This record gives sequence, C-alpha cells and structure tokens, in this order.
Amino acid sequence: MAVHNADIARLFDEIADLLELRDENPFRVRAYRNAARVVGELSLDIAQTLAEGRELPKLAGIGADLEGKMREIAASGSCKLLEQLRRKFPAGITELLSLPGLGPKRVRALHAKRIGSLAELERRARAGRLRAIPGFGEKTERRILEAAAAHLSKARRFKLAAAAQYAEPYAKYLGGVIAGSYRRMKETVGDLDFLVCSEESAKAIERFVRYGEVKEVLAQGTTKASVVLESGLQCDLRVVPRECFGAALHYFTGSKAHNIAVRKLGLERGLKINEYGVWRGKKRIAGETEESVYAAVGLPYIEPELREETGELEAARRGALPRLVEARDLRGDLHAHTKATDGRNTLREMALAARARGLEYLAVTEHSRRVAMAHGLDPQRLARQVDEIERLNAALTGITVLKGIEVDILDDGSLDLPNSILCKLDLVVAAVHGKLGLARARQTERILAAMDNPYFTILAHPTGRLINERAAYDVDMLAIVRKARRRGIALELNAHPDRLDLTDAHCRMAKDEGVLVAISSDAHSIDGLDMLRYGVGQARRGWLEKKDVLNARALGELRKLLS
DNA sequence: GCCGTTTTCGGCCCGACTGTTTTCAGTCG
Repeated sequence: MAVHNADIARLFDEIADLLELRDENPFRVRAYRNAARVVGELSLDIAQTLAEGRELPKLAGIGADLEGKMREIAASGSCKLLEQLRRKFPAGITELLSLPGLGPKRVRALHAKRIGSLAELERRARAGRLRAIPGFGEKTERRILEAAAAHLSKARRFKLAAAAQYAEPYAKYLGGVIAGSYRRMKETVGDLDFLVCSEESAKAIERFVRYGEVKEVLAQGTTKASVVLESGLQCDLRVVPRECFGAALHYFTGSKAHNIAVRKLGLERGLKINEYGVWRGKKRIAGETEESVYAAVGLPYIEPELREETGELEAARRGALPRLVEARDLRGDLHAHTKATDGRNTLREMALAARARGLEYLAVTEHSRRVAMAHGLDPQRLARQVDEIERLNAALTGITVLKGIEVDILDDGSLDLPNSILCKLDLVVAAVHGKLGLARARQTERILAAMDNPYFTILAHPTGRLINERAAYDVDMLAIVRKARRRGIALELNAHPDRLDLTDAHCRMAKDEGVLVAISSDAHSIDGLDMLRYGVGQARRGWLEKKDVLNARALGELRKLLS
C-alpha cells in the first residue's frame, strides 16, 4: 500500500477536525492544519524517502511529535491518535464540518443530540427539530437543509481558465481587481475574491449583488458581500478606501499562511497588519501599496504566485527571490498539433498564428501512430510533413516551424517510431498515453528506459494528471528529474488548463535539480496557443526564472541545446 | 503542537457578517 503525501495531509486535517470537535487547544489544532498544508505541498515523497532509509528534511512547523506521526502514517496508513479520536465520534461527523455555517461548536451541539451524519442531520432539519438546539434557529435550520442538498452534488473547484471566463467580465463590471487564489494563479480556484476601491461602499456592494449572473446573495454588509453565480461559482467582494488599497490587496490575495507569516513579522516590529494598513499603535504607517506593506516589515515586494509560505519570506529576507519568468520571455512554443492529426488548423495557419502572437518559432509535434484515435503519424506521413515544413519555412518570414513529434512511449519503454525517422527531426517530445495504471516501479522504469533514446528531447506532460478528472500516474518523479539532468532532457510544463503538468512543486524540483522546463501550449487550434499564459502562471508558482525555461531561449541557442 | 538575537514557558493573525442574542458567539475568509 503506497501512502502519498496527500494521504498524510488528509489524515492530519481529519485529526485537526476531530480535535476541534473535542474543543482542544486551538493552537494544537493549528499545528495539525499547518502540517497538513506543508505536507500537501511538498514535492518530496515522504513515504518513499523513509522506505529508502533516507532522512526527512526539517519542515516548517513540524516538530518531533508530528514527524513521528508522519512516520507512523507512512508506515501503516494511519496513526494511534487518529484511531482514538475516531472512536469518540460517529464516522460521518467530519462531513458535517464541510457544510457552510457549521463549525466545530455547532457540530458538537449536534453530536450531543446524537446527530452524527449528513443523512441524520437532514432528517432532523426536515422534521423541524434543529431549532430547539441552543444556538440554532429557524433560519439556520433552513440554510442547513439547503446546504445539505447542495453538498450531495459536491462543490467542486473551478479550473483557472474556466474561472477566468467569469472573473474577468465581473471585475470589469465592478471596476475592481481580482485577488485570492486567482491572482496567485492556482490551477483551480474555489471562489473569486474581488476588491474595489471606493468611498461609497454601499453603492459598490449594491452593484456587486445586482450583477446579471448572480443567482443568490449569501451575505451583504456595509464593506463586504458574498454571492453565488448561476455557474455555481462563489464570489466575494470587499470595498476599501483608496489609501488602504495595498494592504487590502495583500490581505485578500493571500495565501492565508503567507498572510499569517507576514503579520507575525509585523508583530516582531511592534506593528499590527490588517486589511486597512500597517499600524503602529493608532497611527497608520503603510498600506497604500503592497510594496509599502512589505517594506514595513523589511522585505522587498513578493510576487503573488510565490505567496504560499513555502520559503518565499526567507528568500525575500536573504535577497534571494527569483526573478520570475514572464509571458513576454517566451520566444516560441514547443508542442502543437495540426489538422494532420487531431488539430483543427493547418500547418500554415498555426505558423501564422504563432507569428501573430510574437513567437519566433513553433514546433509542430503530432501524435505518433500508436494514438490511432488521433490519426497518429507513421514514418511515411511524418516524412511528408517534414518536407511540407521545409517548404513552408522557405516561404515564410518572421517565424520558424520546427520539425517535431509527440511520440508515444510504449509499454516496454521503447518509442513508437524508429530512430531512422526521429533523427530527421529538430526535437522529439515523448509522452505516455497508455497503461497509465502501471505500478510505480514499472511505470518509472518504463519512462527511464525511454529517456535512454538518443533523440529524446522533452518529456511531455510528465505526470499525466487531468485536473479534477484523473490523478497523476504513480511515478518516481525525482528519479525522472535526475535522469533528465544526466541525459540533457527537458521536462514539459504542459500549459493546457486541464493539465498544467508539471505541477508547481515539480517545477521547483526541476529547477533545484538543474533541469530545464519547456512551457508548451499543446495547442490543437490557433486559440490553443493562448493557453501559454496559464503555463507561465504555473511556472511562476514553481519559482521558475527566464533562465530555467527552454523556450525562453532564442532560436539559435535553442538549436544548440537541442543538438 | 511548535518555537525561541527578549523566552525551554507562554505566547501563537485579524476583522466582518449573520443569527440568535439582549451584548455576542460562531463562522468565515
């Protein structure tokens, strides 16, 4: 049984829930929540590291006790404390905590009345028997009933690109900015946080709740409000005066863990930091800009994508923040399809679209024959496309089309096309598309074997995950990254919003190990080229700089690296 | 449960909104 970091994180969160229900020391609860977050974001595989007898690195906020519990969970899949806690409550109790409006105090009150599951809660609410419980009223009872019904359809997080379709027009309508995880370019967002500067907050709030797509107003006060859109996406608005804009933007951008750490730095200097500014006593000393907030605690500006409390404050203190890669740094795109296989536009249309977007080169990388569904290319068809690309390059200026392939890595680690044709290409992007369920050791071995092919240049979508749909295949990413380093292979950061694969943590791993990352669109149409922006966002979350990105190189230098 | 250029004990981020209250607890972000 393989225990993943996500499993350890989940169990830590469950312990935190149960400790809260027992009204334990809130700081002890916080320690478990923090540990869940740190473990969940860690790229190093804890169970595997321990299994190999290697030491765990010191993790922030995880001391001897929590490390012991990590070891226990890694070895057995659970831990004694959790088992003890679970015995004190009915099995479904933590589910109740996920309902809006239900926190530990109320769930404890429910438990005292022998309500320990969603089903039971719904039954009692329907019978009108919740309102008799202290702290519950008629309104709460109704909200719980609605929430319980909605919960069954399982609230999902929106992919970043989907959220953008709601967020951008709403922000424009409000005349405000978008903060929260959207601004931090997280791959999915649970809600949208808008910030508006105005001295007339009532008007701004009114405009917010009157937006045409609003289905329901959850809360409406004098400085903040929450709504749910028809799409199911929750949106929150805060209105602040102009002079507070920086402090408010910082506060509502998060992450929560980052904010807490910044406020602690403030406290050490005798400063209080809230969404209205940085305060020394009653005097506001900063807050008009985000820069002023950071400066108040002695730090340079930190980019939103870095604000996850995963070392950015320490780096800022040392003056060692990365100069993050930007969209305009990209000189080309190294993964795209055309009509020849499953793309929708012709070779020429794709080349012109890339040129129109300011790119210097575009690699055309069709599927290989194994992917029959996409009419993958066999050696003869690929040879014809190579000729076609050469003719097109002779006819076009301002854009160079590179000859490539997205060749399948077969079950045994060989490639789907012979070297006799691969050697004629500028680059070979290789990818796993089948046998996703192989056991970790075999999957890893298969990919490592493929990387021995001398023409292998880029590993496409290295984890194979589809956001909200399919988990990553089980693979030893560190072994793959290290092999890539030895073989001079780059890893792709597939920018498609469904993939964003590599993850942010894997980008950092690649950077730390000295492996270049190719930010590629995997475009199947000319519009697909625009997805590069999400790849850049993910790369920035992974601390990547221009120098870490293969396709931030000019064509000449790229050719040198490819050869 | 963690942590320490004040500390191995005693701290641990901060404010708004709602509903159920008669002045505030609970929840949320």
